[in-house]
Amino acid sequence: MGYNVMSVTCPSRLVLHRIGARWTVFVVNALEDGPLRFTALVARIQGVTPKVLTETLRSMEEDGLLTRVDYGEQPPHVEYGLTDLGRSLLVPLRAVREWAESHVPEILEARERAGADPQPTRQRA
Amino acid sequence: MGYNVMSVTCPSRLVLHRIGARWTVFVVNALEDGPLRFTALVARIQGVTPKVLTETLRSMEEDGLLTRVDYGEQPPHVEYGLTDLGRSLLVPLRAVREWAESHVPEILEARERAGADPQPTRQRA
DNA sequence: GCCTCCGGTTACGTTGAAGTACCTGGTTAC
DNA sequence: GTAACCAGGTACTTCAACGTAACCGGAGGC
Repeated sequence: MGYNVMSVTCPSRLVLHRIGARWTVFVVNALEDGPLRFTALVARIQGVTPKVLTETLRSMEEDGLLTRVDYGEQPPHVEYGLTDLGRSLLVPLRAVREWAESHVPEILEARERAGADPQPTRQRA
Repeated sequence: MGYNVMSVTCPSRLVLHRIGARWTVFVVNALEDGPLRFTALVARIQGVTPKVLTETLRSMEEDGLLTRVDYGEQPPHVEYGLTDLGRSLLVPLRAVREWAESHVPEILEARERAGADPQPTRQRA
């Protein structure tokens, strides 16, 4: 009890804002099968730039969603893996990902229908 | 099969982008118990401005997530309600909301720990 | 006469997240 | 000697999303 995202002042807003950040969903889903190195993440999450990925990873580390393990080797070897907290977040975020992947046709159809109407036919009761 | 959010060109990216938009989570969750009027939405989702809410609602309508029913009365009477598609999205998005609300303490603690370290103690293996 | 109600719209300003392009350091392999 | 590897860092720019403030129209009530 006590936390409610509908309230402006509720700290859950901060949390929601972070997990709603552009690349969080991707990182969490990319790490579902275990830790990955930086380059592996860049390769897996197509379209993410090193800069943005670094920022995302730092934020998530700060929030305790993942751990950064530096093996101190040369060339560098660093692995990112989900914490227990991060793994618990994987559950809802995987569902979101799956929803997105499985409802593409419906959305695209709806968009086309809407776009086809110059004067959108909205419902009148 | 075929849709994969990790691919840059995959249309599921568009979908994910839309449902990841700032206020979509709020709107979907606000409408879980049935249709609401515009002002009711503004009141329920604290902090959202009319302008942004309108934009969000229009986008969601375009994507077939909700319906806008205008009763053509004076003063205006308009109701927004989830479609079947929107209701199916409610499932993962409610989970996200609940995750946010139930993990506030962990996140805040983690953030404090991270912020407390001027020189962040990252793991070294 | 004017205020309230509802569901917005419009013009404008701000900002923060994201993208682009280029750079670094130490080690091994050619 | 130089090229690749890995994990980034820096400087700069851009842009869409978000916020602010004011305004609208028509019906009904005081």
